[in-house]
Amino acid sequence: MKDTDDKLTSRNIKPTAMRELVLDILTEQKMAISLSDLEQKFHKSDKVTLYRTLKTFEEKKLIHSIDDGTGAIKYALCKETCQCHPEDLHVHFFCLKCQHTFCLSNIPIPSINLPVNFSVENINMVVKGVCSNCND
Amino acid sequence: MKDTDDKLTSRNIKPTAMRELVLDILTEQKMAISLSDLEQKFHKSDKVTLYRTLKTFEEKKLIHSIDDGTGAIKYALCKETCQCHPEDLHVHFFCLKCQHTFCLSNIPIPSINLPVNFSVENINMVVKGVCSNCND
DNA sequence: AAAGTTTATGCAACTGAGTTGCAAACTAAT
DNA sequence: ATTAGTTTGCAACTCAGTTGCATAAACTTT
Ligand SMILES: [Mn+2]
Ligand SMILES: [Mn+2]
Ligand SMILES: [Zn+2]
Ligand SMILES: [Zn+2]
Repeated sequence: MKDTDDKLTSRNIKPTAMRELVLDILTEQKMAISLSDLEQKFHKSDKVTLYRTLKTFEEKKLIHSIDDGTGAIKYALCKETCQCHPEDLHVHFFCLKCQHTFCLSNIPIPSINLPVNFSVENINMVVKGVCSNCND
Repeated sequence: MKDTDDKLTSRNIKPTAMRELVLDILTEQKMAISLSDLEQKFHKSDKVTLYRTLKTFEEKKLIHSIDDGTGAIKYALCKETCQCHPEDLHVHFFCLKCQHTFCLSNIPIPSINLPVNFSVENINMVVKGVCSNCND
């Protein structure tokens, strides 16, 4: 668990057993998962502990959250270098067939021209459609 | 209420008293409002009736819904000509100061290049920042 | 090592948005 | 007026997210 520990400590998160476990699960995922998805990956677990673990991870920018419109926030690992700044933002994709949410990590969010006197802090862009896996 | 009635019937919605009232409230709004916002504009009202009214309006494309990430879906009137097709989609703005959600009706959602074999049905783009009103 | 302090975990209980079922009220057509 | 279809109101429920509090575990200081 040396690697996992390092990832945690480098983000100023104390590496507890619980947190290592959660980080390992998140690392395995090819798609973003919700709190209840995460909960179901344990035989016995406490939702609140997992909830707070995710909150801590997000706060320390180890993961980022995605509101894909399904009603449950999804979470995915950030890149090593990610500081969750506007330049780290990318498009997310929700597949209407398999219901999975993906990070399109290499598709940056296009910049837009806002009306005068509007300032931007953050942008959420979720594309819904059918993923390559589900398109035959 | 002739005008209100016409708007309803032109979208194939039977003009009941309740629906006229809701449409009038929605028409007055400069920003998108949630179900509970709407509920609070009545002295006495039934949340479920308002809920179903909004659902009907949305289904008939009289209004569209916006998931701004606050946890409550917001609703705003569609343009007369709107068919809620991709070409009708526009950017939405959530002000972190006044907590209001606006339609940026004349800012279309920029098109993006998805990975191969991904197809698009819908795009949700919400910009968060400070609106002109709150920027002095 | 023991005592004290901080931090993490587990359990219970709650909030708030959204939703369903069903019966009463209403509307439109015969 | 009778009927059939639609809308409304009330109760009750689901489910994600959240808070409070007590215990457990991890560090700090002596
Ligand atoms: Mn992502
Ligand atoms: Mn809009
Ligand atoms: Zn898919
Ligand atoms: Zn504002």
